[in-house]
Amino acid sequence: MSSVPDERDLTARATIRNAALRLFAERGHEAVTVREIATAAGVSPGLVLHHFASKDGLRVAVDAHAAESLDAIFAELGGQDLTEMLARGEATGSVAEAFVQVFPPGSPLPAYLRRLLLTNDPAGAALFARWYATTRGVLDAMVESGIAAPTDDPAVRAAFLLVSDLAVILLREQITTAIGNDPLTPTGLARWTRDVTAVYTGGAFAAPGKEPPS
Amino acid sequence: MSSVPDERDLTARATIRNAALRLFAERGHEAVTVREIATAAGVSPGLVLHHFASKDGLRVAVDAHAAESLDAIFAELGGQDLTEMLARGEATGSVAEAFVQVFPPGSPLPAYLRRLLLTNDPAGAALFARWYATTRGVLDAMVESGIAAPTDDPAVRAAFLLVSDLAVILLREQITTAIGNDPLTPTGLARWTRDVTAVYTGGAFAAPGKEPPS
DNA sequence: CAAAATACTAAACACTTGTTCAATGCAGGG
DNA sequence: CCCTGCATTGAACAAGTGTTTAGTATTTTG
Repeated sequence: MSSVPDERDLTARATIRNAALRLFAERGHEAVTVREIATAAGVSPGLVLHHFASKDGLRVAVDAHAAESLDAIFAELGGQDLTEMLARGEATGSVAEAFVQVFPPGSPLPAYLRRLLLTNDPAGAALFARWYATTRGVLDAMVESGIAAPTDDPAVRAAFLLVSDLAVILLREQITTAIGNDPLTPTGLARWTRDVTAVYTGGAFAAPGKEPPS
Repeated sequence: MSSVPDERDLTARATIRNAALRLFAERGHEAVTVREIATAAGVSPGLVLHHFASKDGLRVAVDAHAAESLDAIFAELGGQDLTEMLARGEATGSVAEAFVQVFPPGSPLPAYLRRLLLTNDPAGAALFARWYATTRGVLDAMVESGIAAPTDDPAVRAAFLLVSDLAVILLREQITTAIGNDPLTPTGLARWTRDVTAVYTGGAFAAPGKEPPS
């Protein structure tokens, strides 16, 4: 069914899908026309429909392809060597960090992830559900290993940590103009992680009637 | 014949603007047609253009109106009685909390804020810039009052706290299905704030070689 | 009250949209 | 070789888009 015989680059089908991914990420599904996608891919509009049956079929294919690529990121965080990494204190567990390591600077995937999560279509919901499950698993393991503090509401804690992490990708442009560094570059991410880690390990505010952490 | 049940009787211009706000928030600017807006507002398509000159003019008007309403939320957090509130420990400073207090449950403004921030149009950028400035001001004051811990990168800390707060609104639906409570309801927010406050005051992870906070 | 201005509508217009279709080029296999 | 099956195109189509226009109510105003 997945008709392409080779998985290598640059069949017309893949070219169209990549062009659509980039354009969808930049401007949203509705704002991009089939003719624009065809021009960007260097083919005729008819060929787009020939390969994907409809514009919505193309969207579904792009969604699936993007979700696959994005899941590759997260698989690393919830991988089987997790326990070992936890023991050595190497488990950083940040989606943004994985993003910077895996994807080239100009990748359209951060922006597409934004669209996937914004438009509440099933692909984005499924993606989030998988990532949330992974986050909960990692946190449970961390608590058991003594690296993370226990909480009586692990669902909220996992959601909070995941969501705060995703916010870096969702609000990437705004963060960039606010702090002067793109948090999805090695430099920007290092600066970001530094202060965020401080909050996550020691807090940022004083509990009522107490001193704030140094 | 106003099809929208409303608290106050409105001029047609306001009715159209509100209908557009709701539809834009739900489905995005590009996916909504002038005819749909007109039908939702109970007027003819021509009248929409008569009042707002073009669909994009309507979008600008809706953006301005939404930004004004949304700023009202944030003004409360950065108000002039901030110092006084800080002294009494009443400054909670969460955008989500302000949202729940100010807007009715079915308000389209959270969803519209999402669109404002994620489609990087100038209105959303300006909104974020204003909110970021307020956040930095509040944090500076908190540090000076001894409520917040000092940091050598206040720009990142302010951005992180603001962005993590906004994430609750941006990923509201996903959070709701993940934890089983809508964080923009009083019940859900209370549950959310409880654990998040724990992280912000004591951290969640162990510093290298140390014990995690209890 | 008459006149001017505005609120509003119905119909049409020009254009773009996604999609279809017949025709062409081109591979490989019998 | 012809033939069958794809990939690919250019032109066309029906539907839907934002917008315009001409005309009618309705309100405001001098």
